[in-house]
Formats: sequence, C-alpha cells, structure tokens
Amino acid sequence: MENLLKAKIKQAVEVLYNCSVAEELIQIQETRKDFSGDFTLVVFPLLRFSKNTPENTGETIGSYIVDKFPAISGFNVIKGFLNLEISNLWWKEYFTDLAGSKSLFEKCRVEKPETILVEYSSPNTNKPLHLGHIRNNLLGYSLYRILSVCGHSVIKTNIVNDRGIHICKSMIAWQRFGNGETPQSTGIKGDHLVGKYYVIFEREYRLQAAVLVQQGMDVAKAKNEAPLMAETREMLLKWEAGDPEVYNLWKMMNSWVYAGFDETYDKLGVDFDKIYYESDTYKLGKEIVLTALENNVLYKNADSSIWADLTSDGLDQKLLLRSDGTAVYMTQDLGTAVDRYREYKFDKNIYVVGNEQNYHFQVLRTILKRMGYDWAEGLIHFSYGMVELPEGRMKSREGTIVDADDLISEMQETARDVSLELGKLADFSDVEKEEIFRKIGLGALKYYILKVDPRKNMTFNPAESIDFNGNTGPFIQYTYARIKSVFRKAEQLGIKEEINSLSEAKVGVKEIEIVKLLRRFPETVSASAAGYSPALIANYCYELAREYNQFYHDFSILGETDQSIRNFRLILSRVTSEVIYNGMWLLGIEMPERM
RNA sequence: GGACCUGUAGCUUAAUUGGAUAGAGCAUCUGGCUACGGACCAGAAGGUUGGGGGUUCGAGUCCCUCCAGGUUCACCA
Repeated sequence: MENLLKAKIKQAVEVLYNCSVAEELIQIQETRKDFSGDFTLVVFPLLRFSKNTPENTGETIGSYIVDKFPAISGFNVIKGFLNLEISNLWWKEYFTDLAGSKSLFEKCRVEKPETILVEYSSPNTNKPLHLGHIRNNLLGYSLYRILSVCGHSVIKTNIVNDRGIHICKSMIAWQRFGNGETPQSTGIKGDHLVGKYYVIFEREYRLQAAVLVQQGMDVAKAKNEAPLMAETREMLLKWEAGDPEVYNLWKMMNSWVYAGFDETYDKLGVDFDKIYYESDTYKLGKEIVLTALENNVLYKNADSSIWADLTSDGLDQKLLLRSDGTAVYMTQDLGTAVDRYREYKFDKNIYVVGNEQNYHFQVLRTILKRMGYDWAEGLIHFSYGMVELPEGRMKSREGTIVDADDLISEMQETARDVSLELGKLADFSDVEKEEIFRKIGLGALKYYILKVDPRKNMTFNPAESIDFNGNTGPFIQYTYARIKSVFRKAEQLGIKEEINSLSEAKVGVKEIEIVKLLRRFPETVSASAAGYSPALIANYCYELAREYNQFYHDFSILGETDQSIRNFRLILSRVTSEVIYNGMWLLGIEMPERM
C-alpha cells in the first residue's frame, strides 16, 4: 500500500507542479491514533515544488489522490500532514488475502539470503550459568529464529571457554580440598559443584595473599606469589604441554559441567548446531599469531611475548602470546574466527556478547584485517547491555549473583501459585498442569527479558518479573488462551469459518483497527532482523494482545446475530491467535492452549 | 587520563530512525461481569525527555558544552 501511495503521490506532484520528485522526499507513515486516517504524507519536503503553504499543498495533493485512487475514501489536512483514509473495503480485501495466506513470514523473506553464524551463550566451565547468561541465550536463540524466517541460513554456535587459567583454579581447589567429591557422590549438579571449588579457590587464595601482605610483601607481588596462584600457573603450562594427569582431571571436571549446562539449556529451550571448544581453537590461534609475526604484522618483545601494535588505529598494544608461550583469550578468538570461516565461508558471524567487550571485538576485527582476512568485515558484535538488580550490579563477592537454575524454578513456582489460586485448571492431570506452569513461568521470564531493547542495560526486578498482569508474557499467553477457548465453544456450537464472504461483512472500526495492526507483523519481523532486536516483536505482540482484548471485551463473537459479522470476527480471532503464536515463537516463548 | 556507552512519569520502559498533543505497564485512586475466560476492560492522576546552547519548517532522536552514572584501556576471560 505504501508503495502504491508513493507512486500516486509522485505522479500527483509531477502532474500538479510539473516536477519529478526523488523517492526519499515522499514520506509515508501510518497515521497516529489521535488523528483520523490510515496513512499520512508529510508534506513539508514537497513545499519546494508546490511553492505554497503546507495546508494548500496538502489539500491539492489530497484532492488529486482521492480523485484518481478509488481505495482512498477521503483525506484531511492538519498542519503539514496529509492524512489519507483507506476505504473499509480495501482493508477487508486485504484481510481476506491475509486469512488465506499460507505463511505469515512470506513477506519477511530477504532477496539475498546469507549464511550467518550466531554465537551465543559462551560459558566458562568454572561456574554455573547466571542471569546474564539467560539474557544472552534468549537473545541469541531468538535472533536465530528471526533471521531464519527471513530466509537466511543460520548456524547456532556456542564457544565454550574450557581452558585457561580460570579453569585451572577450580581444578587446583578440587585437588586440594575436594576429597574426591563428584556430582554422583554429592547429588550436586555438575556445574554447581565445579563452581563451588572456584569459589573455594578464590577464598583460599585471598587468604594466602593476605598472609604474605601481613609479612610485609606489597599487594601486587603477594597476589603473584601466593602458592595457590603459582600452582595454577604451573598447571596451565602442564595442561598446554599435554600432561596426562592434568588432562584427565580437566576432562572429568568438564564433563560434569557439560552435563549441568545441558540441563539448563534444555530448560531454557535453547540448543546449538555446532559447539566450539577453546581447547581446540587456541592452537590454531597460536599458529596464526606466529605466522603473522613472520609477516611482520606483529612484534616480539625482549621477554619473547608477542604483541600487536594498534596505536595507528587509535587502539592500544595488545598481547597475543605470553612470555611463557601460552595463549590468551584474544589468541583463541582469532583461531576460532579463522576456523569458522574455513568451515562455513559465512557472510556474517554474529557474536552475542555483552557490551563490556566492545573494545575486545574492535581489536579482534582490526587484528584480523591486518592479517589480511577481508571477511573480518562480516564479524558483528551484537553488543547487549548488562542485567542489573535494583541494588546495582550482580557481584559474586557479595553473593548477589542470580543463578539461572534457581531463577527458572522460582518462576515456575510462582506460576504454580498464581494458577492454583485462580483455580481454572481443575480438570487437568498433575502432569498437564506442571506443563502449563512451566510454559507460564518461562514465558514470564523470557518476555520480561526480551521486551527491552537489547542494547540497553536493564534492571531485573524480581518482584516485577513475577507479575503476570499488564505488559507481560502471561498477559499475551492469556489472550491466546482466551481465543482458543472461543474456538472450542464455536466447535461445540457447530460454527465454521467462511473465508469467501469476508469483504461483505459490515464490521466496525475496531475490527479494522486490528486488521491494521495485523498488517504490521511482517514488517516488524523484518525490522527486528535488520536491527537485531527481538524487543520490537515482543512489544508488537503486546500491542496486538491489548488491542484484541479491548475488542474481545466490547464485542461478542459467537453471540453476534449477523452471520457475516460473526464470521469475520471469528476469522479475525483466528488470524490474531496465529500472529501472536508465531510472534512469541520467534522469542522462544510457548503458548498454552489453556491456563 | 584516553576511548566508548547511557540518562524519558515514583519504578520498569516505548516512540515507525528527524515528524503532529512523548505512548504503555507497575504502584496509587475511581468505576465495570446474567457474556466467548476478571491473569480482563474503562477512567483519573503522574513529563521542562539530566542542564544549557546550536542546526532545522519540525529535535527525546543530529552537533557542541557542562552534569551524573556505567564500561573499557591486564602476561584475566
């Protein structure tokens, strides 16, 4: 419709003012709700052609369009805005097409599909997942679905930080203080057990350093020379050298962690097509660094550490190999990127990583480009904001980290409490009920996190997150469940859809209002793909649900005596439920048939 | 100190990328079921978009400058 209007307006300006107009000057937008009309032309940019006041120009163009374009039933001009009214018949015909279309995503397909890797989650194997990871996983997974329905070929990847000094810390602590504990012997989930030893390491290490400081050593030196830290460094060297004892311990503890992660991913409803391990990719990283050193892209320090000098790009010096030859984080990221490109020849490699690493990715891309990898252009850092608590940032030192597993079960508990209190599920079995509680609890959590602009820091307010009223996941699920309830009733009454006669129904403004909203779905999906923002879809779903609820409240569907209107409303409800279902599906949120 | 980011009602947030009178939810107050589901709907109140300047027909959005907060610049990841 917009394109048609643009063409007509272009024609109008040519005929009326004898000038040809550039496409960008014709600005069409949906009319704001407080004004009458459907589409609005901003006339200011056209004044240079009309050489007249905004009002007169609007009037002139408006009359021309109404005259030449039967779908336009009227217009009004307010200040510099020409509001065009589309005939109800056009909307009803539009809706007829929509109701009969096979896929809601047809209009989202891009012309040139790309191969896109989406990396998300990226856990360290020394701690369980927390609230920050939840935002990461939900964003990554939703992005995967959004890009996929737009026609791209998307590969979900995860890079597991399974090596490095931090892993050795848990290992050392377990060796020293673990007494052979295992997930089996303790009944503790594997990732939580390993996390426990990471915490123990930090505690003991801090104690040792404090003792040294008390003996008169300065703080930096004490931190460096505490025996636990020395052992850890030694273990990392052994690990890189392939020492069998260290290697086996590492394998065992990592396997515990993976079992734990898999459980959490499963609960969250996310998965991966390809998992990379840094223990595999860091070697390639080292090779690449050494090759680049030979090619004089990098330089070697007197202590034989290897660096990139990025000062000419406005960045700093960056260490790529330590003086003892071991790899750092950046080294393995270089290796991973090259590895991935060799395997997939991706057009884009999207890293879903927090905004605290903005600098890291700037450096990564710069170094790869200097090394001559032109495809580094396609590395995209999808930089999302931190999740904070009402009291401020989560701090492990203060024990304010919100654990992912705990949070998921708490949300489910709350869903159970609320549902049981409302008592609408009496005729369900316990298993069925639990499934509904799960959908509601997770729906609330996911929606709460995904509705905010990913780029912004967000506050996670526990009290607010378990609210199921207003702009929440359960509100949207509830709207869906109500529509389903209407269908069940319709079936009982033997009322069937008649898709042929939709445009004859004498429906009111509210129905048309919803049709207008439904029309925005594909463009919302496209916009969320282009802007990497699931939040746009979340807010759209809410708006649609709210609009539908008003309609549902004010009008009867099955009780309507005019059959053509009843039929229109029934199909309107069906399409609305489909759009809500699919929109929420893009966010990874499941919809219960009843709740 | 350098670089980057953020600031919208008491709180959580939106704003079609420069368009009209800044839109919602929570909390507060008031009202609404003989109905297809009240996890709903309607109404009230709440704003100098951190301050100031500039560009523009038009600025929450772009530029400058202050103020406040955050992130980062590790032989951590």
